[in-house]
Parts: sequence; C-alpha cells; structure tokens
Amino acid sequence: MAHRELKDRIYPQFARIAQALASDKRLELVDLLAQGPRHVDALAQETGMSVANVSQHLQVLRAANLVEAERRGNMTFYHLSDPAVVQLWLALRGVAESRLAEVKEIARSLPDRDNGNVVSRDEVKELLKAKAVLLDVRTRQEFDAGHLRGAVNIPIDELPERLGELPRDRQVITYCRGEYCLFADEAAELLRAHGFDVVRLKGGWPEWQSEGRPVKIGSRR
Amino acid sequence: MAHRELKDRIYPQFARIAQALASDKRLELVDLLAQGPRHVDALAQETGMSVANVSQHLQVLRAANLVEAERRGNMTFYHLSDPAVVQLWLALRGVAESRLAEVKEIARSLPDRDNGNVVSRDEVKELLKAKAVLLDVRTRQEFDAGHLRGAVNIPIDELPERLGELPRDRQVITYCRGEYCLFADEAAELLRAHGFDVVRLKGGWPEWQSEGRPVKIGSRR
DNA sequence: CAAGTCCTCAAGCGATTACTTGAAGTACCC
DNA sequence: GGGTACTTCAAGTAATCGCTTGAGGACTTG
Repeated sequence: MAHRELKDRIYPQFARIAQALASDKRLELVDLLAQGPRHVDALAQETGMSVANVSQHLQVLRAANLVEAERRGNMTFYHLSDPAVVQLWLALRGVAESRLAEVKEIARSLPDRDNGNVVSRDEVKELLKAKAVLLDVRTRQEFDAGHLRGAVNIPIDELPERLGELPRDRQVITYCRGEYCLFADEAAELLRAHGFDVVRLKGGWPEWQSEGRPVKIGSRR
Repeated sequence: MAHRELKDRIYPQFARIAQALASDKRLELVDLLAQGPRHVDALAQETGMSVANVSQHLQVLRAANLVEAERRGNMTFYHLSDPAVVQLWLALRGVAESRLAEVKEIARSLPDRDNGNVVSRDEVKELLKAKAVLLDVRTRQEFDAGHLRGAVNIPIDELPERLGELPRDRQVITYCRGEYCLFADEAAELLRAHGFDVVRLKGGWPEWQSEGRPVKIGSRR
C-alpha cells in the first residue's frame, strides 16, 4: 500500500472518533455515562434535551463504537464501551483546561477550591488512615456502578435529612461526578454549615477510576 | 452558578477541542506537526492539499489553541502548542485502534510486523547496550527538532547511497514518524536486502516522546 | 389484547463546514 | 521600488450536521 493510500484510508477512521466527540451535547452524555449505565429517558431528563435528540446523539456515539446499548425490559441502557473512552474524554478536557482561556475563566467562577477546601487524590489514602469519612454524594445507582473504595453513599438530595449518619468528630471528604460537578461543593457547604470539618476531593469518580486507584463495585462500601 | 448554566457554558468549550480534531485533514496536519515545526507550503506538499486549504485548517487548529504560528522571514511556521496535544492525538488514535474494526483491518494490511521484525519501545534500552544502532530515517529537520537519544539520522531517500555508514556487524533498529508511517518498514526492507540484521521499532518519535523516554534535540546524536 | 411506556426512525429546515478559486497582504531581495 | 515567494482572506457552492416533529416499533402491564 502506498503512503497516500494508507493515509487516505486511516485518517478518516481516526477522525470518526473525534467527530463523535465533537459536540457539547454528546460530551455531556459521555460524561454522564462515565458515572455508569443510564437509559435514554434518564439522559434526556438530566441534560434537558428531547428524548429523540438524545437517542440520535447516542446513535452517533454508537456508530463510533464509543458506547454500547443493552436492552433491559422496556428500556435501553447505554454504557461506555471501554475505559479508554473515559481516559480520552479526560485527556480532551485536560487540553481544553490548559489551552483555552475560557475554561480557566469558568473554572475561576466555581465555588472556591483553593483555600484548603480541596484535597488531592493522592492525599486521600493518608486521610482515610486518620479516620476521615469518604462521602459519595451521587445517586445510589451511580454509587453501585462503581465508587472509591471505602466510600459511603448519601445522595446529595438526601443529605439534609441524613446528617445524623455522619460522625461529627471525623473529617469528611466529599466527592461526586468530577471536577466540574457541583454536588460535592454543595454537600461540603451544607456540612460545613452544620459544623463538620469538610474538604472536597479534587475531581470525582471518573478521574479517580481512570488513574487506576482502588475502587469497589456494588452497594456495599 | 446553577448546574445547567455551568454545563451550558463549559461543554461547548470542551467540544471546541474535539471539533478542531474532527477532520481527517486536520489530524494529518497534527500528526505531521508532532514531528516538528513546518511551514504552510511544506504541509501542503506533504498532504497533497491546496495551500489555501491547509492555511484554513491551520486557522481552525489555531482557533482551538492546538497550534501556534511563528513567522520566520517569509514563511509562517506552525507548531503544536503543547506536548499534551500529542498525547491527546495518541489517545484518540488508541481508542480508534481498539474500538474500530476498520482500523484493525487496515493495520493488518501493513507490512508484516509480527514475525520478530518489530521491537517494543521497552526493549530498546537493552538492545542499545548490546551495541545495536538506532536509525532515524526521517528528514534532517525532523531529526533536529527532536529524536530518540542515541539515534543516528539517515533520511529514507538518502539511505541507498549511505549504506556504508552503517556497521554490518551490529543490529539496526529503524524508526520514523510513528506506528502508521511506512518509512521505517521500507528502510528495514532495504537494509535486510543488503544483509543487515534489522528490526523496526514499534511506534515512532511521537509515541516515544510522549511516554517521557530519553530524547535529544539538535543535530548531534 | 388494549393501553401505556420507552425508544428509534424519517423527513424537513436552518446553520455550519469543507473545498475551490481568485484577490489581497506581507516580507524578502535585488 | 518593483518583482517574487509565501500566506491569508473572501466569496461561492455542495455537503453535512443538529434539532424538531410526528409516525412507528418493541416491550410491559392491566
């Protein structure tokens, strides 16, 4: 095969993957699917898109083999086809973070995450040894689909009535869907208002998991 | 800032990066620029595209901050803005390789690379200790822009008349622009026909460099 | 089996993208 | 200062993409 012929055949294939990701809506879907499987309607509700539109975007992702569909009774559950997809998504996000001024600008407008309110993923191990509580505030389904090993789950909307389950004499580390999810910030704010010693984990489940750190699947911690 | 507002603002920014990469032509440009800086005309000639078209694609890449332009006299040299861009490109390629049957199919049609003709990047260190010669068959400019530490440079089109420079009693490891570049295969074939003991390195300069392996910039080895 | 839920498909439209062509800049060199 | 080489810009057209709407298919439940 000649050089040009090879290039003409193979670059379009690589471009297929990039094209599938080249839409804010589809990236949002990928980001949600990085938390675990979801059915079309749930994705539509969470993203505010129409069901038909979500379905179409999912077909695009599926045509690029980035997601797979699985029927469960009435509904179709979609999930990412490969852990490498999360890694690609995070790599893409990383380049955007380091290269686009607009992203830095938006990041500045997030709840304050510098003043000792944030803890890196590397620090978690030691804090757990010091009896800190690792709190996953995502939904039960997301937690069950995979969570940080040792974490307990209280979904953000149940947190106000379940404060009693958390020990007041131990530090709490909150985390959620990732760096650009606000749940962990809200949880930290709420807990702080109730006198807890709280920090937010830098990043969330996708970042942790893609780095090969210890995880657990299922409902038990 | 509310959840939806944050998402509506930030996902389009992430999508900008993916959109910039969502074209076979632009990926080819990125791949070439991963070898080192190039001016517009050189890119046009190497890709077979019109100069105006190349220029336009470069503007797209520049708008996403993936490349930067630098005027040198008459010409405009473009280069990748960040090593993370190469890593993103390789991650994208990796997903395509593992997820798309078409890519696997094309890879099968490449010159045979299994029968002991290929050496992994990890094995190089040891082979060099055993006095193997590491041969970079890319252009002089590409070599000078960065190469594997310890490599010697003989561009593929000068190789036939420069065979005398290579020792016949030592193994030769050829490498070039990357996994989907054929130069190293051609060089290996040529050398093999002249009685050399040759293997091809798996991958090329971008793969090596992005893994943080030892490199050298400049014309000396 | 009839009604209800969930999802996909097809058509239609407006917006965006890719490439070509030809003109306009921009820097060099004599 | 005029000629030349290199690059960008602008306009035009064909193709593609993204969303909506409405119909239709698949499965479940009463």
